[in-house]
Amino acid sequence: MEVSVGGFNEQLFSEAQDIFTEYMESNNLRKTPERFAILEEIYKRTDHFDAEALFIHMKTQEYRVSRATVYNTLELLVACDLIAKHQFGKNVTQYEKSYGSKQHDHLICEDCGKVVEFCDPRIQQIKNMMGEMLNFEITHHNLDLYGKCKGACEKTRGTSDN
Amino acid sequence: MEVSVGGFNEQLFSEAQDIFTEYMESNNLRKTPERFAILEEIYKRTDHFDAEALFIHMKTQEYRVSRATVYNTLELLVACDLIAKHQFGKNVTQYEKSYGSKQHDHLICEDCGKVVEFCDPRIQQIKNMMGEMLNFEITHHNLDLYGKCKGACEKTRGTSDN
DNA sequence: TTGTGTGCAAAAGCTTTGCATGTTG
DNA sequence: CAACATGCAAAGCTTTTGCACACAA
Repeated sequence: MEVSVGGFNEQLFSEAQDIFTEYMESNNLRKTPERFAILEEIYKRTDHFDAEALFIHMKTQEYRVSRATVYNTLELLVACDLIAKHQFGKNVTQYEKSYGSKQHDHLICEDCGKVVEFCDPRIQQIKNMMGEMLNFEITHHNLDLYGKCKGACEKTRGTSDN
Repeated sequence: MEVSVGGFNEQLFSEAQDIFTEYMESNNLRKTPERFAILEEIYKRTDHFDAEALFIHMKTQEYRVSRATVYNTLELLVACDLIAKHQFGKNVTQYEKSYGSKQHDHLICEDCGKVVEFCDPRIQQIKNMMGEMLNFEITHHNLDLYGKCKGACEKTRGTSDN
């Protein structure tokens, strides 16, 4: 239920691996095969996912990992900015890979769950201005627009979500 | 750990009550004392709160209610726009009363948990433009800026909220 | 009186934790 | 070989659900 583009980008994954490796080295973390397996699995995915879905998917992979390791590794990947963390109104944390994708925000259809990404430079302006005005050092942000997608959405309905 | 203003606004509460009443009537919902008690409790509060905190607080009130009723009523109040729902990065749903406050967004300090509110008209422009471009009917949004508050923050620490 | 709403407690879903075992550096 | 990471299962939290009872309309 996502607007996606393309599959596994080997180059991107390789660069992400380097970043992850460097991060682990400079933080004295162990470069375990589990951690790399999780990174790879994430880079095979296209869109948003949650920890449980990733765990389930990992079970079918060459290198199985436990739930605890999935959660642990997701945290590391967030810390080194290889993935971004979201909460689209529900109590499930969603992730998406962020390296190699330009900064973007989300438009979520409340009827069918579709997530569309968009960019707008005005966000950056707002961040700069508000950071200065309110004396904050702003590190990141989330802008989520909620609504109903006209057109395609009705077709997707009928399978009664919500 | 919030930037707040003032306490119980009788007038505002009374108007909110009317809106809630009208909502319940037009949806054939029962106007129970529990529902009004929850609305009142919310309008006594100044800032953001979660369901559990509200429930705990209600226990000391004249009209006790159960957790289930709290959750049920919060949903109704969101539906009629008397309160707004947020998730500031954690897996707890936070609410705040929204009637009588002008539309605003949030700046969250990752160190001390402080939440500052701000307004920026550019958000509205983005909503309008993106809705049109992507063929969505946008109903609401959340813009959360995360960062560290310079100055006041260090002083505020030590009492460890979060 | 009728059926919606409530209370209570149990269940469910996501995430974290504890501990024994494995493995990296 | 010592410390950190993993796996597993149990525990923790927030939220939802089921069922009997209460009460608004």
